[in-house]
Amino acid sequence: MAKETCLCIDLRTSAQKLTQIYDEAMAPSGISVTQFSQLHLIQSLNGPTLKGLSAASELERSTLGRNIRVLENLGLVKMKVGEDARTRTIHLSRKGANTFKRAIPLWYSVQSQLLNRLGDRTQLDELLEALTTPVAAN
Amino acid sequence: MAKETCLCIDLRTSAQKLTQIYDEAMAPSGISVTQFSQLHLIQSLNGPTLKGLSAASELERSTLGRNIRVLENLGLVKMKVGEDARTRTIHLSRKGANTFKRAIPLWYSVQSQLLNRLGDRTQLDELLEALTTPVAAN
DNA sequence: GATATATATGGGTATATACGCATATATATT
DNA sequence: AATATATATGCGTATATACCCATATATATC
Repeated sequence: MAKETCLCIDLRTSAQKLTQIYDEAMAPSGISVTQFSQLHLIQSLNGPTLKGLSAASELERSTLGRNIRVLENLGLVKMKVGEDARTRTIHLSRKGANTFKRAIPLWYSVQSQLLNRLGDRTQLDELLEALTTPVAAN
Repeated sequence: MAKETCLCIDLRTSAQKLTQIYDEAMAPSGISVTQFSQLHLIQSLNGPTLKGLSAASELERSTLGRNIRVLENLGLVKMKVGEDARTRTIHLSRKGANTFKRAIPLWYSVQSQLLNRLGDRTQLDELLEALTTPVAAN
């Protein structure tokens, strides 16, 4: 009996469960996996603009703006006016950098356990790639 | 070079993209894939309570309550007081049943295309299962 | 039968997400 | 230089999500 459930709903449910798993593992750091990822990107991109960060994270601009405001209120990031005065560049605060550093081993631990289970993540990557290429209109 | 990105973020991003793909495909029906799924469950479970529906959909009660209210405002579902007067049972309206019926072929079309790409969905199911089994605390 | 406890739901609050409009600032055109 | 156009962001609105507390109703206990 092949499953006939909705691929999309199944993937959404899996993503939610996986998020909970990461969030629980990372709870001692005080940040969620999505916040961890955002801090990581901000650090890697070295003071990106909202637009740059939203492109890198594949999140919509306004969504990201609100996410960043939460991080700002937590004192984890700071916004500066960019050279182009329309832009705001985003930077980790001291506290943000420390929090990120403390979170790394927690993230690494849960990620490693899951990678072990997968054996090879290439398969998963390929399947997700296949699923997320737009379909022809019909 | 193996990928070292966060499995969780990757899965979340894929789920968002896949949701967009389904939503676009189903747009002519006027409902989203998550609404489609909810209507389907309501019909299958034959007038479930909020609690029953939330368990079946693996969504939190209050979340589901608010989702249902949207469907109610769209005139797609109706709530009745259950035998147990604490409960509310959820039912498709005429309009909801019609909308659901019209959405089925749209859903089927996009789902089929994606299943074809996967060839066999068993692999994906197994990988998602592996990813969503809780990890040992550490 | 009265009281204690358990359960189902609703509402407050908060984050995450997206769309569309308004505004501020740059850049291009004349 | 003045005006038109393009771009980056902010805000209003809305849905999706979850947590916690309040309330209503059942069930259990005495």
